[in-house]
Amino acid sequence: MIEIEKAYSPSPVEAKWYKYWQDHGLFRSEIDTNKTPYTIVIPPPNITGMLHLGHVLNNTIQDILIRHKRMQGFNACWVPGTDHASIATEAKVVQHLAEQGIDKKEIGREEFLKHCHEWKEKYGGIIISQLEKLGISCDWERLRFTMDDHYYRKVIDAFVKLYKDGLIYRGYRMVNWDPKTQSAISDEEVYYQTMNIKLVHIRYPMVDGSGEVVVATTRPETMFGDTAVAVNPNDERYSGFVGKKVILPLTGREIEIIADDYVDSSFGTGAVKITPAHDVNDYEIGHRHNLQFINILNPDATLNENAPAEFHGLERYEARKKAMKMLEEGGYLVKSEDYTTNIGFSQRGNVQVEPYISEQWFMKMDKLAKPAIDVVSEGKIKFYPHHWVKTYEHWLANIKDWCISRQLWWGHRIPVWYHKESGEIYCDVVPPADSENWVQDNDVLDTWASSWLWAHDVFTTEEEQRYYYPTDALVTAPDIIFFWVARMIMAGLYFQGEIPFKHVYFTSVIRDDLGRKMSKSLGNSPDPLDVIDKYGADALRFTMMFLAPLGQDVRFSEDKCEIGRNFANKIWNAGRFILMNTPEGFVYDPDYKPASEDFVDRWINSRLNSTVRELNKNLEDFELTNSAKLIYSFIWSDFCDWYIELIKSKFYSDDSAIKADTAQKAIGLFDRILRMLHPFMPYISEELWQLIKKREAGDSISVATFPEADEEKIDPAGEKKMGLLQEIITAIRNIRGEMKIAPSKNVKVFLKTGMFDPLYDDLIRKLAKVEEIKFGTDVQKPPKSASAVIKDCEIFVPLEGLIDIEVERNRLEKEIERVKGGLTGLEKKLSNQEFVSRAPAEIIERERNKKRDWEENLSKLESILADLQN
RNA sequence: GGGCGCUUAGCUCAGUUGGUUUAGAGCAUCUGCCUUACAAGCAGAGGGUCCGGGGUUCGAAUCCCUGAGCGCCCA
Repeated sequence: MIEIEKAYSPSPVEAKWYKYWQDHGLFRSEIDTNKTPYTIVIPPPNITGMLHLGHVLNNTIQDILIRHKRMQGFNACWVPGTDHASIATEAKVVQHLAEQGIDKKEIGREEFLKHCHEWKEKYGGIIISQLEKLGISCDWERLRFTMDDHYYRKVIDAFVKLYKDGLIYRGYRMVNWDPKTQSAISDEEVYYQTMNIKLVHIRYPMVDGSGEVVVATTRPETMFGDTAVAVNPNDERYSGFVGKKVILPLTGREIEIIADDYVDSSFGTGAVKITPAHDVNDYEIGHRHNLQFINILNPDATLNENAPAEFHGLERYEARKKAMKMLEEGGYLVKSEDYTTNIGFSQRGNVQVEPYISEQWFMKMDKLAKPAIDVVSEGKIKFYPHHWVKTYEHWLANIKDWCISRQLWWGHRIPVWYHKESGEIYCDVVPPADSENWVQDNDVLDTWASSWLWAHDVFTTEEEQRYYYPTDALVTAPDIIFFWVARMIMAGLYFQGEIPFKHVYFTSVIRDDLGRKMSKSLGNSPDPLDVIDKYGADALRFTMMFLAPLGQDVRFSEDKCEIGRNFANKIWNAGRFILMNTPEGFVYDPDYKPASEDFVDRWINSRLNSTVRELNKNLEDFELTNSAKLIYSFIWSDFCDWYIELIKSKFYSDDSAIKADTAQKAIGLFDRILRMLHPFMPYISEELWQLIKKREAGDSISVATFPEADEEKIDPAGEKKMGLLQEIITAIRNIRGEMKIAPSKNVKVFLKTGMFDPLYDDLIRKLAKVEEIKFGTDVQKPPKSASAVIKDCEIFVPLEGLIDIEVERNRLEKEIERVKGGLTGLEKKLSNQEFVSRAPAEIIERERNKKRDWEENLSKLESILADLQN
C-alpha cells in the first residue's frame, strides 16, 4: 500500500514536474506535416514588467487552450517572447545610468544602446521565469524578443515596404507630446483624468478703442501663441466684431477676431482665444483661416523666446501663475472660476501631454484599415466576447494616421537617410553606399510598429510561417484592442495576405474585492508569486478560471484562492482514498475490461461521458468558466459525494476479486478525470497520474490523450433512476436532520413504491445510515413515523419515541404548501383556453403530466398529514 | 457629447434559440457531526416581486421600448 500525505502540498510537486516537463522537451514543437498545428503566440510581456494577476489570467487561458489541443493530438505550438518596450525601457535605463552619474547624451547613442542590451540581459528575463512558475507550456526554445536580429530586420523590411508603397510619409503635424520623455506618443498612449482647474476670463481690448472682448480659457499661459480670437458666426453678441482687431495683453501684439462654427457660444463668454500651435482644435482653425502658428514651448514644456522675456525658460505651470498675476496687475483679468475638465496625460511619462507641432513619421491608415474591418465583420476572425466587434469596427472606421516615430534611441531606428548636401531622402534596409554623405534619421519606431508583426515574424523561416501561420487563438486584455490586436490584423493581411489568428479571446479586467482596478498606487494587487507560494499555482489558476466570466470584470482577492486550494485537496484525497484501498499486489490496467457493470458503474460512466462531451464543447467555444465549473461539480459532487460513497462497501469487502474490480473501475475513472483536469491544474494532475501507475521516463499526462465522450455510455434513463435514488436518500437525511436523530443512530425505513433493485437496499442503508428497509407497493405507513413523498415513492421513517408531532406537522404542511403553490400555477395555465389552443402539443402534454404527478403527490401528503396522530 | 456593457440570494456569478427550474451554483449564514479519503471535510436547512415602468406573446429573468443606477471606451 502506498503512503500518501493526508493534505496536498503543492510546492514540491510543482517544482518537480516543471523541471521534468522541460527536461523531456514535452512542449517543443517542430514542423510535422502528419499533424495539424495549433498555434498561439504569447502577448509578449514588456521586459521591464513584473508578473501581475493580469498575466496570470491571460497565460492560464492560453495554457488551457494549448494543453487541451496538445492532448487532443494537435501539434501544439505556443511561442513565448518579450517586448523591448521602447519608452518604458529607455526610461528605466536612463534612470539606472543617472544613478551612476552617467548622462545619456554624453555617452552617445551606441554606448547607450549597449547599456540597454546589458540591462535587458540582466532584468529582461525576470518576467519569463515568473511565468514559468505558473506552469505554462510554452515552447521555450522558441523564445523571441522584438529586438532579436531576425525580428529587427523584419521590422525594418516592413517600414521600407510601406514607404515604397507610399503608405509612410513625414510631416509637420500636431502630435501628443510627452515633455518628460520628450517624445511624441500616439493617441492611444494618452489617458484622460478629470481635473478641477480654473477657467480664466481675460479681457482683450479692441485696437480701435471701441471696447473689449473677453475670452475664457483654461490655459492662460499659451496666450503668447494666440494668433486670433474666434466667435461663432451666429452669435449676435459679436456680430459687429468679426474682422476687427484686439490687442493681445502683455505683448501688445494685434490679432484678428474671426468667425468659426467650431466655437460653442454657450462656453464661457462665447469668445475663445486661438492658439494654433498648442491646441488640437485651434490647429484646425489655424489651417482653415490661414493663421500664423507660433510655437511658444521648448520640447521640455518650458516657454521659449516667442514668449515675453520674463517668461523664457519658465515651466508651463509656473508660467500660468505668472501670466495670471501679470494679467491681474494689468487689469486684464475679469474673473477666474472653478472648472472641471478632462486633461490628457502620457501613459509613458505620466505628465500632462502637450499638443505640439513637430516633424514626425506617419503611417496612412485608411487602406490598411478597410480589409481589417472586413475580416472581422465577415467572421473570418471571431472575437470572444463578440461585443468587442463593434468597438473594433468603430475605431477602424474613424482611424487617423498613425504617428510612428519616437524621439528615442532604444528601438528600431528608422531606415531613412538624408543627404547632407541635397537633403534627398533615401529609404532602404541597407545604408546608402556612400554613407559618409548621408545622415540617418535619429528616431526609432513606436514599439507597436514592431509588435504588430508578432503573429508571423516569430516564425523565422518561410516553411515555419507556412506551417504555423495563421495562428489559432490570441488571448489578450481588451485595453490593447487598438494598440495591438487591430494592428496585427492589418499587418497580417498586408504583409502575409492572411489573417494572423482565427479567434481572439479578450480577458476579464481584474479588480479587487471592492471593485477597484488593481494598481500599484492603491497597493491592492497581490503579488502572484506570493499567492503561488501560499496556495499553489494550480489553485491560483483554477480559482481564476472559476471566477473570471467571459467579458466581465472579475473581483479577485487572495483568499478566494481557497476555492482552488480546497479543490486540489479534495482531488488529492479522492486519489489517496482509492489508492489506499487497492488490494495487495494490485496493478492498474488502463485497458481493463470489467466482467460486469452494475447500475452505479453505468451511472458514473454516463455522467463522466456527458461531462466530457460538455467540457470539450465548452473548450471549443472558449467557455472557460463553464468548463472549470463542469469539472468542479463532476469531481466534487458526482465522483466524490456520490460515486466514492456508493462504492465504499465494495472496497471494504473481504473478497479481493471484488476489491480489485472496484479499484480498476475507480482508477480508470480517476485516470480520465485527471486528464480532463490537466489543462486547468497541470501539476496535481501530473502528480496523481504518475501515482496511479508506474510510468516510464518521459511519460507525462501532458501528452496523454484527452478524453473523448463515448456517446453509447451516456444513459439519460440511468441518470434519472440514480437521481431518484439520490432524492430518496436526501429525503431520509432531511428527516434525520429535522428530527434531530443522532448521526450515529440507525433508523428503519419503509418505502411504498413499485420500483425495486437489490442494489438500492444496500446503497440506501449505507448512505442514509439505515439498518433495515422494507420495499413494496403494499407497504403500510407505520405508526409514529416521519414521511416524505418523492415522485410515486412514499418514504416512512418510524420514529417511535423520537418523533415530535409538531415538527413533523410543520414539515408536511410546508411541503403541501409548496406543492399546492405549484399546482395552482399549473391549473391556471391549463385552464387558459389560449394556452391550450396555441401552445405546442408537447408543452401542453408535459404540463398535464406534471399536474397529474403533483396531484398524486398532494393527495399522498394530505392523507399522511391526516393520519399523523396515529 | 457618441459608443459598448452591466443590474438575478448577504457577496461573486450561471441561466444556451422565450416553455420540465412556481429561478440555480460557489462563498457566507444557521443546525448537527472529528462517520477510519478529505474539518482545506461531511450531512441538512434558511435565503430572491430576477433594478423600476410599459409593451409583444397562450407564456418573459430571457424579446422590444422607456426610466434609474453603475462601469468601460472614444471625443
